[in-house]
Amino acid sequence: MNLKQLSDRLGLSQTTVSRALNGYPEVSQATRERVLKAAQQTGYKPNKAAQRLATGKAKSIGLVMQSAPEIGGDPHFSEFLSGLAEEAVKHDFHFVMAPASPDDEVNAIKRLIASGYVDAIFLAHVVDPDPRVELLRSSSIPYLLHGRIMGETHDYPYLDVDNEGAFYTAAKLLLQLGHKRFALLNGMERFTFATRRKIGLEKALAEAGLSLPPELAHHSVMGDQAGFRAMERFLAHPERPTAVLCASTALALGAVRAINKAGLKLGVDISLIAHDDVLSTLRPENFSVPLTTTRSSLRAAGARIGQRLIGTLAGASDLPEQELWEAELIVRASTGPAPF
Amino acid sequence: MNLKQLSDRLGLSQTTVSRALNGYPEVSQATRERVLKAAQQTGYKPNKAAQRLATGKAKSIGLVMQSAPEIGGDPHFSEFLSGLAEEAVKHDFHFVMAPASPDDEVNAIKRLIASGYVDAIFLAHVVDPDPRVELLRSSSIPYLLHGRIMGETHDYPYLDVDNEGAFYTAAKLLLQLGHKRFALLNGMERFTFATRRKIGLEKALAEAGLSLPPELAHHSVMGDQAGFRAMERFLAHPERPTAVLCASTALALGAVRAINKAGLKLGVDISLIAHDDVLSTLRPENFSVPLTTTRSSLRAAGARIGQRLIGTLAGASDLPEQELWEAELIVRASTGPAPF
DNA sequence: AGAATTATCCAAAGCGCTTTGGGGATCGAG
DNA sequence: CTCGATCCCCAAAGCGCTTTGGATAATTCT
Repeated sequence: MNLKQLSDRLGLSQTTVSRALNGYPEVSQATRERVLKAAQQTGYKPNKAAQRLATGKAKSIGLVMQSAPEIGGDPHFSEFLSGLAEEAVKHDFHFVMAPASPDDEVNAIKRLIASGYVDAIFLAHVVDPDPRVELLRSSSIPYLLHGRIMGETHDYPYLDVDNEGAFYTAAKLLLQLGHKRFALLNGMERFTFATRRKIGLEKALAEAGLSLPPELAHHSVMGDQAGFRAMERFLAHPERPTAVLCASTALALGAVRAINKAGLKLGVDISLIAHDDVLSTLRPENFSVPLTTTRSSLRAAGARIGQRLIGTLAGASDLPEQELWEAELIVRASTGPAPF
Repeated sequence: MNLKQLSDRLGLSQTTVSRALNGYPEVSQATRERVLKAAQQTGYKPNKAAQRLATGKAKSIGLVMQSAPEIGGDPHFSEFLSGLAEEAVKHDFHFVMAPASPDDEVNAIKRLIASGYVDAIFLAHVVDPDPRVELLRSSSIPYLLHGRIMGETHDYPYLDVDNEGAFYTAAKLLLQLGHKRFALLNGMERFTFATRRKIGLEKALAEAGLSLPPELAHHSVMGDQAGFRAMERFLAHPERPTAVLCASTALALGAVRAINKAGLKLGVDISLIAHDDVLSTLRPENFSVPLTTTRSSLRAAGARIGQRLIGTLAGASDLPEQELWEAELIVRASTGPAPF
């Protein structure tokens, strides 16, 4: 069933039917109701491709999804997506996800923009320098980053968590508790969120006249297996760290297991603070020793990004261009005074 | 840059340029190269909405994603998606995800079909009865289910894991080890995969003259928190179970924590077999006591579904309509002889 | 009552692409 | 030299929708 068939059946022109459906005023109340009813009965749904072609709008936001055999599913990603979806469903938006191999992302974005399928683009996993940001900046499609490239000034719209501040604060707490030997269990080094967290830690350490030995800084995907292995290595270090900062509760999961396995007591022999993205399936308060965390909901970030993107497309002008969210430090049992 | 501009610039007609670009034979080698080069230089990418409108093909597969404030991110979902993406990227396909509140899914699918944005539809989280399946069956768009509705005969294309068989086999193993008191930590009851797993367990129990007390069967979302709480309740049961089947490693995570907290030894005091979807961030072999599992890769299922869907659209006829994958029973340390 | 609005509706153009149905050269064959 | 093939290429229609620019009939104003 298309517009033509529907209008034929009603004995009206396509113009009128289209207007009735889209709430334009140039149509009488009576016909409008008749049209609406017929659309309902016949189950008419407009063809979005045609709509998009005619209006230039698609009610959809695009994102490219990295795909490679070695890249598995990421719970952080789906958590974020659920937030984005929450907002999208309210406004009848949808997403188009273009999978791309990591070395072809720029092209994937280009295709996405040119495709005419999307009104706006969302970008995550920011690196530095990031050619994707350059591309977006020079094209005319609305976009929004989750994260920032490095540096102080930013001439692009973003929503980011103050990762540096979060880890700075966390490290400060640990320093106050008397810790001197730190380790870092971080996400992939190329991502700026990881870099910033490292900087936050190093800054706090430097202020205390300390530093982070390279062999006690680990970078990897944020899964429990990586956390386990890295922590085992940390524990075998001649100067075993007593305080560790951890970029994700997923990493912490493995790390805690390694700590237990070594017969150490979390919060006593060794303190740990993890960043908590509030993954719905992995809550830090449920660990056998509840985890002290820096918290910032990924889902909320997704929802907010959806809100801003959709708002911008609708012409809202009261939306901030750039937002930096502070993470919340929540002290639980995994942190305690430094041993001896 | 659109086709018209490109062809003007080349002094050719849109027809010729289009044909050159799409590899039709009615164009000389020389012009073809000239066109290709110009397209390259100008960065011309065809407008997909227009292409879709003209051809009826979109190189995209659609899926609806349940969205509600109380639904968080699901690592199973993103694991599956990564498999789907792996296949999609090979063929330059993309997805469109339509978020929908749980009570509006049928409509969301209708819109998706009518939208003209997608060539095929993928459906997961099958329930019984499932109105979405009815809808798909009666519409003419290609589709594929991950899972099945209940019953023996199925007149729709699907890929499913033999959930009943998996839990039957798992229960058999436990029975052989002498266990008599079972518990079940399952996914949401409305999903058929959960129902089937329960049936598998009950069948094995019945064959041994045993049964599953209702209070020892727990249904919920598959996260660690739910696993922890349910297991705590199980352990408080007057007839504490010695064997538990668990629908996910995420649930097992919480369950194991409850077991440890109670001072029980996994694989000695209590045995546990979990279904392993091979979540990349949560491997059963890395648990402090490695988990015995029934394994079936969600990612592989995603890839296979992508393969079949894309293959079908390309006209391949050598693809099976229905596939049932056996899960692999992998014995590790979380299972042992029944105590006393 | 005649003019000026106002309320409804329609025909047709256009979004960017593919595809049908030719049409003019070029070339070897008769 | 002419005729049918063979190559290349083009004009125009059509995909399903929105939107511009009227047209017609019904109201209101003076």
